[in-house]
Amino acid sequence: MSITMHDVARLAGVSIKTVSNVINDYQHIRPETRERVTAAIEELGYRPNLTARGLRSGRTGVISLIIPDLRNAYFAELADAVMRAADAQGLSVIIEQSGADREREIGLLGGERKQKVDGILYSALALGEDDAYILNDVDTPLVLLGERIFHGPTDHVTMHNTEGARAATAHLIALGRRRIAVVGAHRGEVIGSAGLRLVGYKQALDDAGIEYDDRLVAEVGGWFRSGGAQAMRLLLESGVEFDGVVAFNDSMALGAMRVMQEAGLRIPHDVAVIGYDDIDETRYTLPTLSTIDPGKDEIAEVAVRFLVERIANPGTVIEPREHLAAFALVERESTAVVA
Amino acid sequence: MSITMHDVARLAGVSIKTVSNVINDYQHIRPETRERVTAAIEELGYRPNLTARGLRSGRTGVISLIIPDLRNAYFAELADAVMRAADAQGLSVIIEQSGADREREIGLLGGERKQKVDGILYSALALGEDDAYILNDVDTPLVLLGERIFHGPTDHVTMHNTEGARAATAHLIALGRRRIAVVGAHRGEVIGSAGLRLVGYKQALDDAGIEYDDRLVAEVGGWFRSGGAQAMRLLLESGVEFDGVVAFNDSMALGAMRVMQEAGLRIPHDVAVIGYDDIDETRYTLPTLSTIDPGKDEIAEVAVRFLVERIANPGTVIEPREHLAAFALVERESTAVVA
DNA sequence: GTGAAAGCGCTAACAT
DNA sequence: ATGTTAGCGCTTTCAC
Repeated sequence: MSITMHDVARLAGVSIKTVSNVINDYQHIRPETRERVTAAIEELGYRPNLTARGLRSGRTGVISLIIPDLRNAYFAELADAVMRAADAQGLSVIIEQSGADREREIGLLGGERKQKVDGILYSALALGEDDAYILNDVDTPLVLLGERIFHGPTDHVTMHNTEGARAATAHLIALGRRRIAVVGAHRGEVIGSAGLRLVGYKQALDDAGIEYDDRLVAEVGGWFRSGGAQAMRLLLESGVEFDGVVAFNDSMALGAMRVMQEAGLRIPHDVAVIGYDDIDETRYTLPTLSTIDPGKDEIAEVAVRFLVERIANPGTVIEPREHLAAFALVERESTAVVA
Repeated sequence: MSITMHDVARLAGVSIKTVSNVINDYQHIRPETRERVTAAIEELGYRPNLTARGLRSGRTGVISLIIPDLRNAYFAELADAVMRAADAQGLSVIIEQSGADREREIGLLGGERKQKVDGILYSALALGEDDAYILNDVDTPLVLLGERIFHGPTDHVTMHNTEGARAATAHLIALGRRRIAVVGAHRGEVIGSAGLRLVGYKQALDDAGIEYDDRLVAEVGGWFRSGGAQAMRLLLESGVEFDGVVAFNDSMALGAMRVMQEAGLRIPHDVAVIGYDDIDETRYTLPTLSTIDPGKDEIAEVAVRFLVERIANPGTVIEPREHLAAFALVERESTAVVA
């Protein structure tokens, strides 16, 4: 069938051990022997069988990235960043979609499929702090992404949610806006992205001495454009006045923007709008959308690095690490200064 | 270390062959024996080692999907569809990004990494018909997606590019539009998506007895929003009049739409616009975008099925198959009938 | 510096 | 109906 180390060994007139040594860059080989083996490898077009190597080493060279949904631009861009970071380490990435379904999120952690990978980058959305104990039973190296689980049993890499939302809100305030609406709150949530971002919003109001007005805070289930649109319709119907909008992600910002434009509101003249995530699309909408760049590349790079460390040190217990990526305010047309 | 078939066999008081039989649903086992084994598996929490199985069977249970870029919404949605289709067959998917770079597209077909997978779904963008010979040297089962290579040495699954563009153009004509611009042509290209779609555009004009006007056809390098915007700026500067736009994908349509809106043109009143791909975003823009749904789910489902068949029949030579998915015209606000 | 041989966990002949 | 055994292709002691 395919060419094995034995074939190479036979052709080079050495034992398979020597072939193995050459392949694995073992130091003490006579240059002449090495060359003979290299030549034989070349001639036969030999390629080591990764599965066999995996069986010996217990490694596959593959990690998995579990995310809710690739159709969501944020996760597509995160996946892109993760794949680049993994590629730099010689790792392939299997992507698994959970659909933000709790059962499936848990199932993906337990199934047979996790045997195919050396480690897991896990971005849960439906799972809660109460489910954190499930992670203890996972023997595969694991790094957590996102906001659902803090202080879990393993590393956690995410963004500065609160500080980012605070900066976004402060940016609108600096433009002179005082009645700032929120699109995308999750009432009662304390720990998720929405909860953390709401805290940042409140902090910024506090900093400026502006009173919090509950009527300005629109709740949305999910993170989709349609939700942002729906929330904005309710805000407009309620008759509450506002001159700024902080949306808790870009998609919802765009949905809200569309509804405002249909209602004849001008952006940024009547209402200044800022989103969160800095997805590619925000550079091309009308108007272009100001937003918070959460540091996706840094998140991906650090998460992969943490995971690689855990994979490389099986027995070792590594104290859970927490890394928050640097964020940046991106100013575009939707919060431009108006005459 | 981890639990093996031997542990199960010992506990159940049988040989490992019997354990193997139970796991692989071999028919002739005494129910009582089967139960004893199942109980032992349960008690020990045994899970078969997929790598070892892979070493024996030569299969990994993983396929790879090679695409240009996940940040492109069309490919993200295609990847999503492929992963669902693969999931239904019990396969995992490794995604590899080529960045539409010819060297990398070729490299991904040859590298060690392809050993990790049973088969490849290959969507090239930079590769051309002349490179088709490279595919002959690929021993891994392969199914081609996209427009770069027709009549290659293996199955090819794609969309009705020409017919779709023809339907899109005909739709605008049915609305009474006569001066229909094109955004996204690739001059001189015959075989890629852009070339095929331009043919469809011309056919529709022909069908309606409208003369082709080269000044209405705007070229774009790439498929991005920025390209559509740039092309529209040139069209507007050129002073050529038009009342309809067929963009060769949705992203470019949105970029073009933005420029027209900035220029004060109303859509669809002044200009009716239709795109191609039916990406999610088109449901939420202002106005919502009419487009051609190319049948992504069908493409993914058929491609995975073809690949699975090739994987399941190694020695067998399967005659290359060609499958074109059904498309559909999706009418939204950008081509609504105006009073 | 290089070779011989054991074994990673599983499946598939072959035997009983 | 179940057990024995020989590998899949590689790495890794342990000799020499």
